[in-house]
Amino acid sequence: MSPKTSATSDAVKQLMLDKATAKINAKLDQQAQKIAAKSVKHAEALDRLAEHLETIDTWMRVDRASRKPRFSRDDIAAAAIRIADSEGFAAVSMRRVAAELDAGTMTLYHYVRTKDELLTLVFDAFLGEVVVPSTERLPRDWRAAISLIARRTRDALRRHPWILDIADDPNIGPNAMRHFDQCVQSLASLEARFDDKLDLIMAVDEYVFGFCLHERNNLKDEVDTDEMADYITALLDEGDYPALSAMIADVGLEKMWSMIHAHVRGTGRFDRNLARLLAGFEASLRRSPV
Amino acid sequence: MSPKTSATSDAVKQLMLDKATAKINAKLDQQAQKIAAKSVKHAEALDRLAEHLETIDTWMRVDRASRKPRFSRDDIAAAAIRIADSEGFAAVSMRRVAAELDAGTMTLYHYVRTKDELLTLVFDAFLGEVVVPSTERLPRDWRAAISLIARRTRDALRRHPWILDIADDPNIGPNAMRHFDQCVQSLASLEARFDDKLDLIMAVDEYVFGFCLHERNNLKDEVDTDEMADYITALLDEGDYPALSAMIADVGLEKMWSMIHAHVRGTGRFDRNLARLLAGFEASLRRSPV
DNA sequence: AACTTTAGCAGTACACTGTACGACGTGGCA
DNA sequence: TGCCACGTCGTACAGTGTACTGCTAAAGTT
Repeated sequence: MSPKTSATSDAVKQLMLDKATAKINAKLDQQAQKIAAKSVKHAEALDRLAEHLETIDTWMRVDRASRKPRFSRDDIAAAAIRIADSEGFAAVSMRRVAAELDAGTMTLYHYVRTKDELLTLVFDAFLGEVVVPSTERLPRDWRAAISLIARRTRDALRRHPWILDIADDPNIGPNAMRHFDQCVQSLASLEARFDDKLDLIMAVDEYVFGFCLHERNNLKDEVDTDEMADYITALLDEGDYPALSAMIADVGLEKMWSMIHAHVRGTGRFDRNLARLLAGFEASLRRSPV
Repeated sequence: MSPKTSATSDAVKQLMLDKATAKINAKLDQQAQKIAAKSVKHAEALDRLAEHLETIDTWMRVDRASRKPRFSRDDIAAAAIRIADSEGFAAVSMRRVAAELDAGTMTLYHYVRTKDELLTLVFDAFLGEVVVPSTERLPRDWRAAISLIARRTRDALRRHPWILDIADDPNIGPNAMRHFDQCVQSLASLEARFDDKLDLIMAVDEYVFGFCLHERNNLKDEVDTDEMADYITALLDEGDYPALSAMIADVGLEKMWSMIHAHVRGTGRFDRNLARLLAGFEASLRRSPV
């Protein structure tokens, strides 16, 4: 699944965790003093600080050497992915995941603080599928390279469309990092300021996610063309749709509808528009050199 | 909220509904015969057909004139939006919405078949905020016009970020239609095939949604820069991040981190990258004329 | 080899969700 | 005036995330 998540050496993890813990503790003490002096309102700030610890703790938590755990966090993420793929995202409940692993429900909570944290792990595992494996080499040409990554992202999202339901993932996991790193690598052959490269990387990622979101929502069920045509006619009869009404008067509803239908489902759209986006960047960057 | 939703004349609605119902019924009868002859498996197909009726029924359902309902579907959508804005999307439960309207929970189910249908209404109401009001005129220049619409979409998504949690909206509501119509209007001054205009419209929409999704996720909480820097250092120490490691060796972690940080939060990014996308289209369309 | 400790595991319970079912009462038409 | 359809809503049920609380078995200590 995620190539190196568990390979992160425990020593480094522990070091990091200790360091962070110490730092947070210091701040907590500071805050605690103020709170003792002043009062209630600061409690929230204290919580926020604690949350910061959680953020890094999600990735840095170390398996204190003792009784051997039955599972790894990756196992759990993998189980969740398996369930989501085969039974839909709604089926991913703590109970269901636990059952998949032949464990008690509450056992999961020894590996994961909340369901959200589990989903964060799932998201990083997902990004593990996006990352170009080390057996494959990134193309030299930046357009080819970034297109390859974009296509991999799209394909992974098509395999696991429910990923788009995990909306909250501000966490930077190891695979997110690796993905970002590969994007930067991709642009090695592009002469541009780092700022502009960031623009490019983020715009491409955003386009891909938007595309897949749209695709997922519109390919859901094959709505019957007849009903739809009738329905749209009815809507248009209300007036107030000048452009579409004009167009239908011109080419006819059927033709227009089938054009749109074919277009949404067409296969070339992704690459075509991605190429246009990249061309736009190229032109813009040529105009403002390094 | 949605400028014309409720203005749709009941007569037309009823007509449409009757027509569709008759058509579906005919098909249902056909299917029923086959099922009588053959057997079970077709039941699913029957259900699917029934669903098609639901799809258009969501918008076409007519208020059979009788006792006056206390609410309109728009009222309910508005209540849901109010709650989501002030208490977060998770707070939008049927019970909470009903309470907001001083009604019993189950009362809602006389206006709406399921919670999903309610969310479909909410989404269309949202699109009502995106639609350019008739008091405002669309710019003549297609780039200005489509940019205006894109910016309105982004602003609406910033006002209601939780909209991105409503992932399933294959339904074409009145305001979705109006939005699409305005997009087509926007491109009046662009000489291109309809196919290409569709490419442009969809790509822009997808970019905007991707942008807002990304923005929402990354602006969530102000992660403490110190911890983050430490954490990233730890990750990078694991090796395997060639591009980033090299960059840090070059400019230093702090500098890089602050660049990225500033960049993600920078205000110009949206317009800058949108302009690049549009430029890419313009160049591509100039090359392949009408 | 016996003992202590404690981390991994899990059962129960609680507050919450969406919604199926059925009862109630009232407004509008005959 | 009577009727009854339709808007309203209370109850109930299966499901959710997770806090709390024990139990068990394995690792470490003597």
